Amino acid sequence: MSRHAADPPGLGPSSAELAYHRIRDLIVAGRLSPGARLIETELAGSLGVSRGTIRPALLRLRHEGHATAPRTGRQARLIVTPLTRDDAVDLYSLVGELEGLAASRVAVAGDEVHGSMMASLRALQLQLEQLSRHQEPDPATFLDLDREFHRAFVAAADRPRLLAAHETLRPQLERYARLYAVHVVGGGQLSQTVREHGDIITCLGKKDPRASRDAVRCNWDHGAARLLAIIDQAGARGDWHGGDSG
Amino acid sequence: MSRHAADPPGLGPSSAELAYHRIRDLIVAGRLSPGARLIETELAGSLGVSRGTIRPALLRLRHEGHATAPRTGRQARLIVTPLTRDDAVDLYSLVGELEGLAASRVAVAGDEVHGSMMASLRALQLQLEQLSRHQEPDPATFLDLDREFHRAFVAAADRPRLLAAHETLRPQLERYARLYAVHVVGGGQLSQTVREHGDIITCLGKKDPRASRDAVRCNWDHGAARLLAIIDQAGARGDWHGGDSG
DNA sequence: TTGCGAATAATTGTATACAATATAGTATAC
DNA sequence: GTATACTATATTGTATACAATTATTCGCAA
Repeated sequence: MSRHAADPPGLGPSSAELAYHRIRDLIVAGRLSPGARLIETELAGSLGVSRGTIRPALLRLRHEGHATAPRTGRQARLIVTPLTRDDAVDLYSLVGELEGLAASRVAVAGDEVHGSMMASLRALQLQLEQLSRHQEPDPATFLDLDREFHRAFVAAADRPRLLAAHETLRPQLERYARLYAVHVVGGGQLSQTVREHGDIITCLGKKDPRASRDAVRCNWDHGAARLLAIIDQAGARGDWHGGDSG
Repeated sequence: MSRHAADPPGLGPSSAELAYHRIRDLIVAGRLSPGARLIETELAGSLGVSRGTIRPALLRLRHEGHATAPRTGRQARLIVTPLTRDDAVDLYSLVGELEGLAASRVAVAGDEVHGSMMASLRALQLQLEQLSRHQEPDPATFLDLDREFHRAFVAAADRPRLLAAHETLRPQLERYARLYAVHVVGGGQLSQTVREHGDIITCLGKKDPRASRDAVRCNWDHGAARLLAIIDQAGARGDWHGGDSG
C-alpha cells in the first residue's frame, strides 16, 4: 500500500522476519481466526512487500504449526491452524513435561545459575502477586508475566535443544492461553496460579529435582483443566469452534 | 543446466520437497561435512533447479537444525550444523525423555493399538536378532531397523505433537547414530541393543508405564554412553572435529 | 612485513513474470 | 431436478533479474 520510500535498508531484522512476526502476532492475538485462509498475495499487499518476502514467513509459520495445509497436495493452500480441544490437551501436557524436565535439571544446577534464576523467579512472582491484588488485572500483563516466569527456569536449565523445543511450542500455547486469560483474570482465579508458582519456587529453592518437576507439571495440569472447563463452557454456549475436534 | 524437459509435472512431491530430502540425505549421510557451507546457487546447479526451489528446502533444513547461520545478520550464510559432544548429550537425553513419555503412554493404551504395536515391535525385534547373528551386519540396515522400532511405539502413543517433535529430532540424531553404527556393528555390541529392545518389549507387554519409560530411557542412556566413548576415542586419535565443543 | 582501506567478487534478499494446479461456477445432458 | 463435464478464476510453484550485503583480495603506506 504505502510505498513512499522503502524502509532505510540499513538496520534491523529483514522484511521477511518482520512479516513473520506481524503475521504470527495476528494469529496469536486472534485477529486471524483459526481456519482462516492465508493467501500470499493478500498478505503481501497488506504488508506492503512482495510474495517472495511473504513466502519464507509463511513457511516458518507452517513449520512451527501456526499454519497448516489441510489438503495435502502439490499446492499448499494454507490456513491458520485450528484450535481444538484435543490439541490443547496434547500441547499442555507436552509443554508441562518439557518444563518439568527443565525444572528437575535447574534444581540441581550450580549455585551461580541457580541463584540468579531464583532471583528472577522471585521478582516475577512479586509482580504477579501485585497484579492479583488489582480489581481488574490486565490479561495481557498476566500472560507476559506468566510467560517470563516459565521461560526463566527453562532457559536456566542450559539445555539448548530443550529450550528450542520450548520456544517453538510456547507461542502456540499462547493462543489457547489467551482464551483462558480473559476468563481467569475476570474470575479471580489468578491467586491459584500465584500459589502454584509459589510451590515451584519453594521446590526449586530446596533443590529437590523430583518435587520441582512435579510442581511444574501440576501447574500445567491444573492450567489445562481450567482451560478445558472454559472451552467446554464456551462450547455449550456455542461460541467455540475448534476445528473438527469432537 | 540440463533442462531438456522438466519432469512430468503431474505427480509426486514438489521439486522443493525433493530438494529438501536430497540435501538432508547428503547431510545425514555425511557427504556434506559438518561446517560445510550451503550455497544456494551451487545446490541449485547441482540439483538442476532454480534458487527459488532450493530456498524453501534450505529454510526447512534450518528450522529443523540441520543447517545453521553462524553469523547472525541481514544475510544468512548457512553451514551444515556442526556435530558436537555437548549437543550429542543434549539431543540423546531429550529424545530419550520424549520417547519415555510416549512409552509410558502406549503402555496403558487400548488393546487395539497396543496389540498391533506389539506385533510390529516383535517383528522388528526378530529382524534385529537375525541381523545380530550375521558375521558382518550392515550398519545401514541396523540403523533402519532401530529407527523403525523406536518410531513404532512413539507413533502408537497417539500424541501428534509428541510425534512431531520426535520426527524433527530423529534425523538429527541419525547423524550421530551413523558414527556410532559403524563401530557398534563391527564391535559386536549389537546384541546389547537387542537385549535392551527386548526389555522394552517386555515392559510394554506387561503394560507397566513406569517400567516402560525407564527401559526406553535406559536404552538411550546406554546409547549415549556408547556414542561418547566412540567420540572420545576418535577425538584421542584426532579424527573427530566436532565444531567448537571440547 | 604488517596493518589498513578500497575495489571486487561472491552470495543472499527481494521483486516480478510466467507456468502449473486447484477451486468454483455454469451450462448441458439425462 | 440433479449430476457431470467444461471453462474461468484464484492461488500457489518455479524461474529469472536486480539490489543489497558480506567476504576477499590486492595495493599501499607505515
